[in-house]
Parts: sequence; C-alpha cells; structure tokens
Amino acid sequence: MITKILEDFINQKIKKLNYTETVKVIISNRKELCDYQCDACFKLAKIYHKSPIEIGTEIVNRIQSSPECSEYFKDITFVPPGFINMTLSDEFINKQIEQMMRQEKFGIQKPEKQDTYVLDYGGANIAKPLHVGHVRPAIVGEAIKRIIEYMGHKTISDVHLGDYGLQIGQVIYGCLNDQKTVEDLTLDYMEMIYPKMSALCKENEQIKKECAEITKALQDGNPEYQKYFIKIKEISAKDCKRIYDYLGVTFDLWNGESDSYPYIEMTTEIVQNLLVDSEGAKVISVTEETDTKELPPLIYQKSNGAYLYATTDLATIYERMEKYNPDYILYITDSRQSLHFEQVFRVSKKSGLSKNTKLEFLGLGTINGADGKPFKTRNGEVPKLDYLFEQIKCIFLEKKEDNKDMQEEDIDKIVNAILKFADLQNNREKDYIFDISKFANVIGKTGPYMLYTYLRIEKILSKECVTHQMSNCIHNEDDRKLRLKLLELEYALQGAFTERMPSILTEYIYSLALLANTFYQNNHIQGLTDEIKKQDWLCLFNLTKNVIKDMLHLIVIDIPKFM
RNA sequence: GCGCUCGUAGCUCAGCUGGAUAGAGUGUUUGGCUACGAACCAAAAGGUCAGGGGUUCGAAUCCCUUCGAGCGCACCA
Repeated sequence: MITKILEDFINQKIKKLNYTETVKVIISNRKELCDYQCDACFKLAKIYHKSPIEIGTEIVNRIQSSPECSEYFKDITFVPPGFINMTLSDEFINKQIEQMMRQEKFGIQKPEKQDTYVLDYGGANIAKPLHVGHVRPAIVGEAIKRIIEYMGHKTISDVHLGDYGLQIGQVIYGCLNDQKTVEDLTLDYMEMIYPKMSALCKENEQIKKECAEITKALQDGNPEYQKYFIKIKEISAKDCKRIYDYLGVTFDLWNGESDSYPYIEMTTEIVQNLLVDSEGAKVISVTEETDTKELPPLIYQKSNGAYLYATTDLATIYERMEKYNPDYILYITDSRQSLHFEQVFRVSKKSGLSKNTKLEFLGLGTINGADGKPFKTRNGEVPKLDYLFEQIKCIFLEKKEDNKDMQEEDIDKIVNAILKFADLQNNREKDYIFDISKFANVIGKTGPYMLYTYLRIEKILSKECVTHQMSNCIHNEDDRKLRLKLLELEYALQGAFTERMPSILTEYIYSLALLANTFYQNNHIQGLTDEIKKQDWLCLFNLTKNVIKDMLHLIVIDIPKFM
C-alpha cells in the first residue's frame, strides 16, 4: 500500500531525528496541492513542546537531504501551519504501477494469518416471499463475503432461514383451518396465508395462543406438523433460491433456525447456571458492571416451553463453534435487531459459548418509502422482489430503442448492476429512501455508467495489440491522475474490508471510472503515431479494465457482452 | 418513560478513528459528436453541514444541550 510505503520511509527518517512516535500518511484531500499528505507535525509539536513549523521543517529537510528522496518524490514541502505535502516522482508511480500489473490480485498484501469467517446474511423467513427489504442483506452480505475472500481469508456463508418460529405455527394453523393437505400447499397459498394469519394473531389472543401451541408441538416433533413444516420449507426455500440465483448471491449453507434445534440441549447445559425463572419463562440477565442503563434480559425459553429466536441463535453459535471454530461470526441484518444481538452476544460471552470467536453485528439501515417511513413487512403491500426486477427492466428497456434487441442474459446483468450499484453506494448503516424511478436511473453515478466505461475501454483494447511493456514516462495530467487513482486500490479495499463497508469500494470504483472516462474523452489512442505513448496507454487501460472487472465482481456485478 | 440511530446543495446521497477552500449524482443554465461507443466529456450556478454551547492551534466529524425524524424496549423474528 502506497501510504504504508511512504509511512515507512518517513518514519525511518523521523526516528533518526530522535522522535520515537510514528506518523501516518494519507491520500491528499487537496489533489491540486499534492498527492499524499502528512499532518503529524501538530501532534509531534505538542508532545515535544516545539512549534509545528520547526518540526515540519526539520523533517522535510531531513528527507530532502537523503539520497533516496528523489526516488520517492518529485516534491516534498512543508506548508504552514503544519502540513507535509508530497508529490510522487514519476519513477515511483511507474514502479508501483508495474507491480500492480505483474502481481496477482494487483499486488495487494496477503494477511499474516488466514482467518475463518462465518457470515449470516440471508435472514429470509420461510412462508414469506422475498421483498425489497431482503435485497439489502443479500447484496451487502454477498459483497462483504467476496471482499473478505479477496483479502485472503476463508468464508462460510449461511442463509439462515427463519424457519422455526411462531410464523410457522401461524401458517400451519392457517392450513389446518382451511383444510389444506400437505399436497395442496403452493407458493401462492403460502404468500396469501402468512400475512392473513399474522394480522389475525394481532387482533385475536386465542388464535395467537393456538399458533404458539402448534409451534411448540412442532418443535417437540409432532409428526403431522413436521410434514407441513418440511413441505412449507421446501417450497419456500426453492423460491428463495431462485431469487438469490438471479442476484448472484450464493450460500455455502442453507441452514435455518430448525437446524440448530439438535444443539439446544448442549447449549442449555452451557448457559444452565445463568438461567433464571421470570414469570414462568426462563431468562438470562445480560447487564454488565459498566452499564449505565439496564438492558432487558434475554428470554431463553417461553413459559409454554417453546424456544425463541434468541435460543436458536445461541444454539447456532454452539453449532458453528463445533463445526467450523471460526475466528469471526458476522451477522448482516436490519439494524432494528441490534438489541437482540447485543443480548445474544453478551450471553454468548458470559457463558463462554463463543470462546475467543469475535461476534460482529453489522446493522443495515431500513429501506424507506418515498414518505420516509419504512415499508411495512406484514400487510402485503411491500413490493416483492420479482416486481422490483420487472420494473427496473421495463424502465431500462424504454430508455433506448436498441435496448429491446439485447440478449436476455445481458439485460439481467444490467438490471443487477443498476440495483446493486444503487444500493451499495449508500452507507450500509443508514436508512435510505427507495424510489423506483431513481433506482432505475442509468445516467450518472450508476451501475450502467460503470459497465459502459468498462465496455468502451475493452473495445479499444480488442482492436489493438498490447505488448505489456511500459516506458518510464507519464505523458500528461489525465494520465498521471489515472495512475495515481489505480494506486489507491489497496487502500480502498483495505477500508472496505476492515470497516465491512462495501460502499467504500463502490465509491472507489466510481472515482476510477470517472477518471478513465475523462482520459478516454481527452486522449485518443487509436490514431497515435507515437508507439511508446500508445503502448503505455494501452497498458494503462488494460490495467484499469482489469481492476474495474475484479472490483465489480466483488460488489456482485457481472459485465454484459454488449450494451 | 428508557434506550439506539439520524438531521450535509431544490432532490438523492458521500465525507464522520478531528486537518487546508465541505464533495458526487440528479435537476437548472451553457458548450462539445465527418477521431477509439454522447448511457460520455467540459463549465456555471446552488451550503448558517438542524439551532446553541463546549473541547482544540484546527470541528460536518468529539462532548453537552435544544428542536425535528425514525426505530427498539420480556415470552415475534
């Protein structure tokens, strides 16, 4: 990473000046002044009781007088009140670009130790069609998984269907009430009965109680209910898979809450001495000494003996520890569940269930409607994902007459790109407004812009012979800016990885495409008679193309053949 | 009531582990296709970073407070 290389160089000089602190270098936020900057003079000044100007000048002088200075910098200057501004030498830039071209994965550093990550990001409930609310965990989760893998770690993804809670009892109740046999069950029926039963339970305590009893009996192994359950899950999971396939979202495990059931007994043994009776239910206190507020306890077992979401989540941790012994378990789901996970994590830690494994809750903001309010999830008014795909497709096809002649496969890729780029450029933690006409936009900062950039670069490369030999020159300002942006790749990837924020990578890809387009517009390659310049630029375009392709893949976007 | 999150350009959003003049897209106005794809490029206009206070050499960013919005709080997931 460039920042790291510069830091090492500067720190080595600083050490010789008898400062024991190390400093950080960041990418310049004033590109017209410099490429990279360091603002550590203020901090050093405070520690050593000197003025920032004195220290900054001292450091810069030291660096300027060293023989290697020109290898790194075209210019390094101290700018009052306390900035060290660095402009990289062409030699340095080209050496780094060369390495990016030659090395696997553009030369990004491999981790010292390969960690294992379990990612839990499906979260769909069976018996309930996937709606716009499900698209986010799926896409964000898949992107985080791919980024972690790219950084050299091992991942195991689990769709973790919500398949054993009260909603199953409700659906089974509905089936029995409507005298539907197991064979009668269809997807359409399930999509109808679920919201109906959900509403019914809200207004009728007696029915709710009966549904809870069915849920309990199912968990205890009632054979008739089991038959319904298996069929419901089969139909539902098949439909989920169809949609996840369309999105390119894949899972190593198609487990659900029910799969953790065999581990509840062992889990209970571990948490046994934390269990407390409270109004007939078994609960676990989660308060910690440092708390300033009181957290509600985790409910482990209902007064009727049935288990809940928290129980299966704990049992699932047990199962994952047994089977995979992961270094991390990541939960990518709606941030409204933060309290639930806080409780689960605390119990897990307190009981020793998760040992040294780090549990992370990666909350997602809610997708709101144009009125700023979240989509309701249980009244049937939430748009289904199929409808969303269809809408985006329609809007796209109407943009241009030619689009109607495109191959179906390419259209699907573009629809995916539109949807994913629109979602992933947002900070995952924040709510955002879902507006179909904005989502389906193809102009400006959108998925199609990225694809278009890629395809027009590819077109040039396909017509020319690339020798993969670069000179030591940088030919103009557009050229230089593009090279510098390419060198920022690892920084962006590292940020997206450590913060679990695909939006950081998305932003990078866009900023790279922006510069590539500017370059494209201002510099005509095909007509060049200067063979050296031509080859340099072809190499540069080739590298840009490869970076865009790989990075788009990480944010789950495939490139069509033509658009 | 208690707690969590948020408030940045007309609109949709970046930026938030403190750094220089707060950035994109869209919309508005304007210029650019008989040179590699105009789904593009170039330029202009557009801001009390919700209000107030504090910490700091320096605050959109950290702390306090007021206002506004959303969400969560015991047997749903």
